[in-house]
Amino acid sequence: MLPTVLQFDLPSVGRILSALDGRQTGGNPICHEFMTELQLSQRRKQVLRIVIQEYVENAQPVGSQSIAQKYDLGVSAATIRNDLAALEKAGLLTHPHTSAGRIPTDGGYRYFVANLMAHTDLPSHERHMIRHQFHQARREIDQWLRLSTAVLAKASTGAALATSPRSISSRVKHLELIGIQDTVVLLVLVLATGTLKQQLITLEQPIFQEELSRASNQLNVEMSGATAADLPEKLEEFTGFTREVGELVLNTLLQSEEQITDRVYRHGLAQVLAEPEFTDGPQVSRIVEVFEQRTLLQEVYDDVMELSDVQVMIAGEGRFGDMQDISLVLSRYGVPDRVGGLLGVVGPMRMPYGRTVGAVRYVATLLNELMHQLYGQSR
Amino acid sequence: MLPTVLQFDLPSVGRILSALDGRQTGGNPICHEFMTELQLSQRRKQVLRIVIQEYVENAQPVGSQSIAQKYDLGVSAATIRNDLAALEKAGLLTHPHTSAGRIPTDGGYRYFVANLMAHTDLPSHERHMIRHQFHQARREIDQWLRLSTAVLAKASTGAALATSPRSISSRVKHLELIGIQDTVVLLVLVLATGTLKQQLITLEQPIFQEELSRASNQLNVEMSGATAADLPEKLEEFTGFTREVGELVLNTLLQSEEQITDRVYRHGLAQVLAEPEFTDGPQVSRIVEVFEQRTLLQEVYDDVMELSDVQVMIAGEGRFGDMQDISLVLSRYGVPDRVGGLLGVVGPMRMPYGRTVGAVRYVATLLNELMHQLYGQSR
DNA sequence: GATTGGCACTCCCATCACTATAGCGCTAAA
DNA sequence: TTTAGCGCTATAGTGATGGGAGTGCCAATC
Repeated sequence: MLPTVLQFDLPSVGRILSALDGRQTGGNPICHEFMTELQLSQRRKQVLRIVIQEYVENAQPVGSQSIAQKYDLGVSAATIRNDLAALEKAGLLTHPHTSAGRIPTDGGYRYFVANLMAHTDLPSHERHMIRHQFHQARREIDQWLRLSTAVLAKASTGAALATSPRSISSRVKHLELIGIQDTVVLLVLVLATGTLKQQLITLEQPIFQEELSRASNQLNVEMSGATAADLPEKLEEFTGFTREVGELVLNTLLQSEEQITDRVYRHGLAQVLAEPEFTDGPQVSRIVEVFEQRTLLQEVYDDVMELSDVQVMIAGEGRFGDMQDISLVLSRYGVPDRVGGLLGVVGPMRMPYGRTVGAVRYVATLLNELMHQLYGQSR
Repeated sequence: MLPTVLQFDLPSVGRILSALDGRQTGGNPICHEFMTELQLSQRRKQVLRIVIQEYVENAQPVGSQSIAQKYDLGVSAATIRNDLAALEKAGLLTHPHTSAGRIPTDGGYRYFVANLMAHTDLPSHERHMIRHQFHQARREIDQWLRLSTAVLAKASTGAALATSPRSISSRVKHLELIGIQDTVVLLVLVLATGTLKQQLITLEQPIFQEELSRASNQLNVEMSGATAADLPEKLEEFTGFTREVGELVLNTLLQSEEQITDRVYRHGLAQVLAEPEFTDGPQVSRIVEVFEQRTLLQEVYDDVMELSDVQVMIAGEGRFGDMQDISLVLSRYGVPDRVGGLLGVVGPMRMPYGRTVGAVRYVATLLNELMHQLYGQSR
């Protein structure tokens, strides 16, 4: 397996590290290189790993003595002190004040995720339980995504979110015009992927249902199977009301390809707010805003969708003020070139990355399977 | 105008006070009686009003001196001290410790909302702006509700939520069966109200589109206009696949009448968490849970839907531990006997009730209008 | 050259004592 | 019923103090 090295310079979030393509290699441990070829002795890596592990667990700076006591590294506390100093010099650790223990920097976490992180799959009984839940949910994407966020929130310490799937190059499958009121018509558009779009149309004058049916039949014959690219040409044939509807369909198609128009599923904000880093006000509003806003998702969407791996995004120092101390673990899901969405976890930088990555990857894989059954090959 | 007196004893929330039907009386001040006929002198009412007003504004206990200084009541601080003591005896105020100023109790807020609250409409330019935004949004309920929560959050200090409308006694308008994969069929159900329901069906064997069309035509002829009550009888006629689909339709109808199956729109959690009462951890998780959970909405749903007024629900003492210090201002919206949903604000007990009630009422009225245009009379 | 023990130094944090402040409750007089 | 005055009380803020955890550095050791 080739190690993948990825580095983005988004304006919004510090850097993106690929956290490996798990699906191809089965259950192998994650193995990556850090962006800068940082040479660390085996023991120093070990020390870094321990610091992160301890800090993630206890949220408290960890000192040389406690490491020496708790872990048998075969060296004394003084040696570890030297190592810590070296790791600090390398930019992987800091300490909040002179006489405090060390805590990881964002760079430290990145190095950890890229090179040190143990590959943690969810325990098999949990996996089975989750799978079972998914198969029990009726075959509705809405249900699946709700379940996904619930499962992710439970399996991680963060808050989970997911976007409803977006079609890539949508094809019209079927459309229907239904009169609701005298001058109000509902346009129902079914895409080849099974996605439904609806749009209300207000008319100047009443139209009878027969006329609506005629228009929709006509449009169905012409437009079935068409993509947004095909439509403008086909629209030439129509006039009047039929033409208007056709243009509406085109707009809807274009829009559904451009934006995350639909829902964002969210779950588990409460639990992430219980983490000790979110005890003071400003920090809280920061993460809540990240969680509530659609803009962030919009911004990282394309980058995440490009890669089939789980992506770990750790907020850098200056970059994006609001993102301080917040990390994202995201993945795409769906069927390549047909439908896709994004799901993952928002949490504090001090996050059990191994577990979280494992959980996100598993849920994404599961969704991939399920959606493949629906959208695997078109009919 | 008759004053309305309402009192519930929900297991979940303390009490519900109707905050008057504003639509019938135009811009009149709210005027109510408290549940227990508490006789208070005019000045004491005034003092209570001042305490609440000041406390809502500054989140700090207010003492006799500051009242005497800031407001010219024509009496000295000592007199006000006596009044405060009397109001405390009546259970409307407390003080956190011996030598602190007074803060309202939940009972105090209730009395205030029922008897003292000035009726605050939104300023007319805001109303116009909001109305404009609603008319600009394309005629989609999804958009409207999103906008509603955004507007409510902005106009209040709380977090806004809204449920998507639920049909009351749904009628089938139209149904469509669309093959997605060989063995996967999408059932699209349009209700008379224009609500869309979708459901995926997995088959044992492939079915051709012609057969699907035949089945859906057959079902459309029979079931168009039918309610959940009518269906069982009509289903008798069908067999096999057609029958199965029919039963699915029935289930969907029943379900849509029973539960808040659809979305809950939320907006503005960040701003309510910025309020000073939510600085400590447990408080934060309490309100976030109330906000995220569907159960609370489920519980109060029927009570709110019964009345066309805006409802103010102030958490009582023991009742529901989780609700401590949290208030709800809710209203139904929709077209009576056809479609309806719930919208409102979740916030701290220390809330500008006047403004919030005004905002909720205005948005509800606006939604009523808009939805009336769609669902006013059936076709 | 890496490792170790020792030691001085630094900074945090909990504690305590002290003061100022804002407000209350009570009482007696107007 | 209202008012003024007085003593009481709890909190918030301030400064001083000591313990503790951890570092950094140095000289000695393997």
